[in-house]
Amino acid sequence: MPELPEVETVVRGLRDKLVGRTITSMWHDWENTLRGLPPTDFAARIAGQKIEAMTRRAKYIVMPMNHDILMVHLKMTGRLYVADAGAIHGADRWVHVKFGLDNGQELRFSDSRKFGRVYLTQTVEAVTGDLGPEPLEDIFTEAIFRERLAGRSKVIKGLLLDQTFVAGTGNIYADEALHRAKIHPLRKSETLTDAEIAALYTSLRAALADGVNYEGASIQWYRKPDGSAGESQHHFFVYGRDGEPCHTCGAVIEKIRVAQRGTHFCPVCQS
DNA sequence: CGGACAACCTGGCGGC
DNA sequence: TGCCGCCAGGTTGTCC
Repeated sequence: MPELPEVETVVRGLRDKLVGRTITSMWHDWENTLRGLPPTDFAARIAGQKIEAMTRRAKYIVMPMNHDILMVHLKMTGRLYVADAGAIHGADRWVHVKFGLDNGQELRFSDSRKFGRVYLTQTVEAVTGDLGPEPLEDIFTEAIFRERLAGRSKVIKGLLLDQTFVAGTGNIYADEALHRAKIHPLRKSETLTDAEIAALYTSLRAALADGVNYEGASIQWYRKPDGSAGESQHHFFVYGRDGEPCHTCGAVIEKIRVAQRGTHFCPVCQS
């Protein structure tokens, strides 16, 4: 599910509900979801800690507390939301971790596929490892993008998915960015012209920024923290539109396999 | 450095 | 309706 726009939407939706709250208890039923400490120690250590901020780094949700940092990666099907203790939520069937809060509410982590992770850590970097720049931040300029591209020789879609190259882009927005830039997903990065690099820089940021403004894409599992759907999927140019006409030229959108991922593109616009 | 692939897991969908 | 194979938005580790 979630790429940068979806994770950002979750963070924005939960910030007011969580910042200032103190975690009072923890429950879990799937050990592998928890990282950083053995479950018993995790629960003992987090109890009493106050959430001081709610931010995002790449696709990680980051919650600095007064002693440690609580981090969450939603992977494919993770969902994070706050509910009144005892209240029923549509995603409860797959809840694997719950945190009790000091106002009687609960922070719940639901994840049908169990790929998601909840971390207790001292530093963000200990969890994320090396990550590339945040594509929507001002510091990520076209010059930086060009610089990071230099010397790389890789299928461009694969490079966009590489979190150490640029952080936060996933399969959906990689396809959307390449379409906007009119670049074929199988192009080798070293063959891109100066103009194409400029177009890709602008297109990547625009695709992600639009995704944030539309509050994420609800294709399968992703929902906003309040349970409602995002709108981004209604504005895709190519993702999931194989067999349908290109909005730009009318040609039929194709789907192929690139970097082991389903990849959608217009064979005419992106030749 | 780059590419391919398995692994981690379960649910939903199309086809028969 | 039931069963089967296939697909899925992510990341990590291994092998060539």
